[in-house]
Amino acid sequence: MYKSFLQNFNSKVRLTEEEEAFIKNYLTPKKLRKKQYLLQETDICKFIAFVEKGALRAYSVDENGKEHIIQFALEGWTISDLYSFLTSEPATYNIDALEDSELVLISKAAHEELLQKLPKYETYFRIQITGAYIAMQKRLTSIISSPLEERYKNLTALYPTIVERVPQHMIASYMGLQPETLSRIRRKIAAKK
Amino acid sequence: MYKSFLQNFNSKVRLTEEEEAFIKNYLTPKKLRKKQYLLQETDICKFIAFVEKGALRAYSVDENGKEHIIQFALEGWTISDLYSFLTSEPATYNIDALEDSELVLISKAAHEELLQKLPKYETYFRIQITGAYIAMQKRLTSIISSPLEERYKNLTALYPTIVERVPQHMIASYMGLQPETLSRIRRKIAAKK
DNA sequence: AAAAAGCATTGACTTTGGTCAATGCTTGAG
DNA sequence: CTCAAGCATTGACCAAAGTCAATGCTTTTT
Repeated sequence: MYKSFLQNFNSKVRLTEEEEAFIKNYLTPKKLRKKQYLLQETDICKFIAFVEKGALRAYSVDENGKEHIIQFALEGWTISDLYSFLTSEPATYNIDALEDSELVLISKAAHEELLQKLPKYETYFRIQITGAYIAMQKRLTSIISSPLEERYKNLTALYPTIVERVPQHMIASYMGLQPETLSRIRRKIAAKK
Repeated sequence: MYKSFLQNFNSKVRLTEEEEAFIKNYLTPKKLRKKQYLLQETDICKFIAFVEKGALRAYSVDENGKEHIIQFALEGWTISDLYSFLTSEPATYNIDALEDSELVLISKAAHEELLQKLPKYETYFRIQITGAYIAMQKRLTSIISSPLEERYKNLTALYPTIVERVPQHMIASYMGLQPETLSRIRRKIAAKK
């Protein structure tokens, strides 16, 4: 239990056995069926979720009812509505499972206590969020500066697993496109080979 | 000296006088003239810069020589090429001054020593980067899910100072648009009032 | 096994943003 | 003070992405 989470933690900040045992007290396992919600808009986000197994997405819904995916999380990734989590304001994102999934949840209380009591947890969190920041900055840069074709190639190069496992119309949504447009871009790329 | 930086720090993590004095040893002041570079692509980014006064931008340049602004930093904000800073790989962004500016630099060595020696620094950094992450996520969400008009209104509502102080074609670049397009959007908004 | 739902693709057409060129205004350097 | 450069705006035209509708697969559900 928590194997993948602890492995991820140790790869960033080395823990002793006692520390591992200590942390386990603050973790909660959770299983989700495909299509099940982990978080719904207007709920208050009470956890950070680490994906042990499976796949999730975070998305917002606009006035026209259209979904816009802002993040995927596969094995080894973390997902949450951080703003809601930290401020206790209602969430602006929905999070649900794209496949049957196994998660490790860190509740808000657990998060705060761990920050207090285990400096290594703060270090782990800092490293995680810094990595997430850099990854998102790259995504943003690619959006404002690369042509669509590049962006799609980039995405498949960087996250081949996501492109394989996730339906194409969700990839389109993640890129801010209509499914038809992505389909046409793929055709164009295929034609060039 | 360092007044605004220390004030910002204290607002997030309260420091004693001794701690303040201690931190000052790790800081370097720097003045930049308008248009001067703080960092050029292919350099290795050796610092995090806190803006005491003035305005800067970070941008990338594409194959066609076009600039794409990925961040502005006014008073109280922090700017850097974090990826380059943390990995010592060549920077992918340029950073220069939009106005005469006064900065506080934290070198890589200083950053690492402060993380080691002063737990409050790690806390400060964690809070900063978390805030930056959330802000960027909002920007990203707005890009993939809102129509242009909304995005511009949002930007002026959220960062009126930036829109006032920065030339319009740079705002366009920040939004991933041509200057002409932004001009037309502004006209459209103005017409509705 | 049959029916239904979800998905990717394609075509025709519309809308939106980009490109190119010109104008007039403001700012800054010499 | 003058001239050049930078900037915002507009118009005419072009290219790219969105919309709507239809088709044929595949996957789920019953």
